Amino acid sequence: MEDLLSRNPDELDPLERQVVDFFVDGVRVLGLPRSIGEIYGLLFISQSALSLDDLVLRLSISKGSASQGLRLLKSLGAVREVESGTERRTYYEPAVELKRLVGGFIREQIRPHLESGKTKIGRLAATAQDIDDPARRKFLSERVERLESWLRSGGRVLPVIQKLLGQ
Amino acid sequence: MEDLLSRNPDELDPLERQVVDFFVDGVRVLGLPRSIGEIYGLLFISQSALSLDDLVLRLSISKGSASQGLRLLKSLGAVREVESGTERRTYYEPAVELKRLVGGFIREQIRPHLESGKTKIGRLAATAQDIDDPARRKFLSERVERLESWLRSGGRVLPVIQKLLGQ
DNA sequence: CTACTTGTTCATTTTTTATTGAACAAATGA
DNA sequence: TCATTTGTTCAATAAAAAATGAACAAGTAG
Repeated sequence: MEDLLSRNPDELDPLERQVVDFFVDGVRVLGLPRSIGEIYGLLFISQSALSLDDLVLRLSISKGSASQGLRLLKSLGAVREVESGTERRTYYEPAVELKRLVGGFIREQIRPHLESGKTKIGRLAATAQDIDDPARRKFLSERVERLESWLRSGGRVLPVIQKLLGQ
Repeated sequence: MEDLLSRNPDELDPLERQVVDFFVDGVRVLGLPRSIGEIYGLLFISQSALSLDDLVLRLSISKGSASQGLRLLKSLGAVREVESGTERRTYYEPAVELKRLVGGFIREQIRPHLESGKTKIGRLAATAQDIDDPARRKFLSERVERLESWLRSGGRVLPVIQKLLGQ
């Protein structure tokens, strides 16, 4: 009742809500916070670029969340700043090409882990060398070799994924 | 000092610790809880199959965590129960073929999201049909079409990944 | 039947992660 | 110059996720 009479005009309409929720669920699968999904979702369904203040107002999130969320989305290449000539305030619009989104995610969230994984396995191999018992040492180097092969496979698959998504 | 004198014999040795930590980091990337990485990691580096009680003891985790962790790992096909003839207690060993691990992860953690995504986009398309303003409606159906194309791409890429990792 | 072993479930607690909002910096322009 | 706008940072707080452990079920053996 209160809602019906004094509706907040900034509130998302039902369709916007549906899209935002869709992306909130989507980014959770990727291990990203809900605010990221809210921001990207609203940009995705908006016909004009939005400012940080627009996002704060429409999504009822804090300036801090909006600022940090936009930073991450920019780093992923999932939003871009839009030139608005005279205006001081910056506006954002979504990147909607799957290739770009996946590419950014792989570059920022996957590759760094593959790299640090390589390093750690190197250290592991060294530790395994120092084991006295020969049977144990043999088993361990087989396991280490297995890990290395996993990483090699990962490194081979990523470019193929990117290629396949390039339309 | 306390540690040096009264060392807990169940405690992981430095190499085991290193491997377990490696997998803890690894599963975090996949959005799984650390206990999953601990359990799989210890199985991965152990030469003989381990029981639930072994895991509780060596990793200092609760029975509850071990039970739930093993259930998830079994559902992913990442551990299998080992027949021990006479023994009542069941023992577990890790699956180490990347194909199997990735296949299980895709089947259990990715596919269900793609499916529910399809459903949600269907509802979205319906909602978008009801929009009055024709220009807005056109924009929305372009966006919905974009989402559908993303899901189609996802559906096409997964089998290729599985194929490439099949050795 | 009773005591013990093995494992599961799930309400509670703990830990981790995300969000908030106040303080701040930098730019604008009155 | 000083007030205002725009956006960032980060310590404190809130929310979400994971781990615990007690209660329980089902089996086993004495």
